[in-house]
Amino acid sequence: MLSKKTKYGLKALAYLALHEENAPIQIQEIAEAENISRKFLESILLTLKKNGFLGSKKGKGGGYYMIRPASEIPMTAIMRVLEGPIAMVPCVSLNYYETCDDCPDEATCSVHHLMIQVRDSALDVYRNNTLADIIRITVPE
Amino acid sequence: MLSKKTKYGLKALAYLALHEENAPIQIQEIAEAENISRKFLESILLTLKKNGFLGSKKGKGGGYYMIRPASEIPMTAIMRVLEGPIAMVPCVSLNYYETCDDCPDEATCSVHHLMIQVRDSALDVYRNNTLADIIRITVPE
DNA sequence: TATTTATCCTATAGGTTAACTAGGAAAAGC
DNA sequence: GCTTTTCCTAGTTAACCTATAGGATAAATA
Repeated sequence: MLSKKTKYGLKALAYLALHEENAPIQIQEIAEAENISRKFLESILLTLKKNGFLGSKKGKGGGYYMIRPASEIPMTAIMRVLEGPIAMVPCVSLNYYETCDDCPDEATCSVHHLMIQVRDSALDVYRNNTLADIIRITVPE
Repeated sequence: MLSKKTKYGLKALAYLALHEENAPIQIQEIAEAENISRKFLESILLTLKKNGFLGSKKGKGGGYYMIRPASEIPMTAIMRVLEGPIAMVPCVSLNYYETCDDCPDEATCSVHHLMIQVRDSALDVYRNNTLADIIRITVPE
C-alpha cells in the first residue's frame, strides 16, 4: 500500500511543478488545492526539501518551489525518499539490502526470485517516468 | 513491504508442492524446515486451505497437501489471498476498487496514472508465474 | 525596531496493523 | 478412549502511520 505521505508528497510535487513560475508557493495553498492536512503536508515538504527536491523561502511571500526541472527528476528518486525501498523484501533491495534471518540461501529461495522480478518491473516503471511525465497526463495537450 | 504472512505462506506452498507425494505433511515439519513459528504458520495454512489452495487431514498421519498441480496455480491468486490487493492504491485496484475521498478526478490525477503502470507491471509478473515456476528455481535441473 | 508571515523543528497522541501466542474444540486413527 | 493432528477464537505486544501542537527561526515590511 502506498502511504498517504507518498501520495500527498507526489501531489504536492506535481502541483509545484505545474506552477513553476519562480514565485514560491505556500503550504496552505497546496494543502487546500489538494485536500491535504496542512500540518501533515508541512512535514512532508520539509523532508522533500532536505532531500534536495525543493527549495524554500521563509517569511512573507515565502513558500516552496522546484529547485530543478521536473523532467530531470526520476520517479525512482522521489519514491525512495517518500516511500522507502522499491523492493518488497529487503533481500532484493538495491539500496536497502538486508539478509533474511530465516532464509538459509537466497539462491534457492523461491520468494527471492519472484520478488526480484517484481522489483525489476517496478523499477522499470519508475525509471521510465520523471516528475514531468506524470504531470503531463493532467495537461493532455 | 511483503508481509511475513505472505512470505511464510509462499514458502510453505513451495515446500508442499515440492513434496507432492500424496502423503500429507504436518505443520510442524514445514515450520521446522522453513524456520517459521509453528502457531503462526498454522493460521496461514488455514487461510490457504479455506481459499482452496490446500487440502488437509486431521489426526495421526494428517497434515496439509496440495489439492491441484502447482502449475495450475497462478501467482496472482496466491498473492491476492495472502497479501491482498496487488495495486498500491485502492483507486487502481481491479479486485478491491475504492474511490479516493481526497481526489476530485481520477482522470487528471498524476498519482493514479503512475500507479496504474506499477500495478500492470506487477500483474505481468504474477500472471506469468505459477507456483510451479517459482519452485523450479530451487531445482535447477 | 516591531509586527506579520511563513517555514523549521521536536515531540507526541491516537489509531491501525503486523506478527505472533494461548488455549482449547473437533475430528481422525489406533 | 487415548493420542495426534488440524480447526477456531481471542488476545498480546510492538511498530508504524497519520496527524497535531506549540514554539523557534528567519524574512519581509511598515
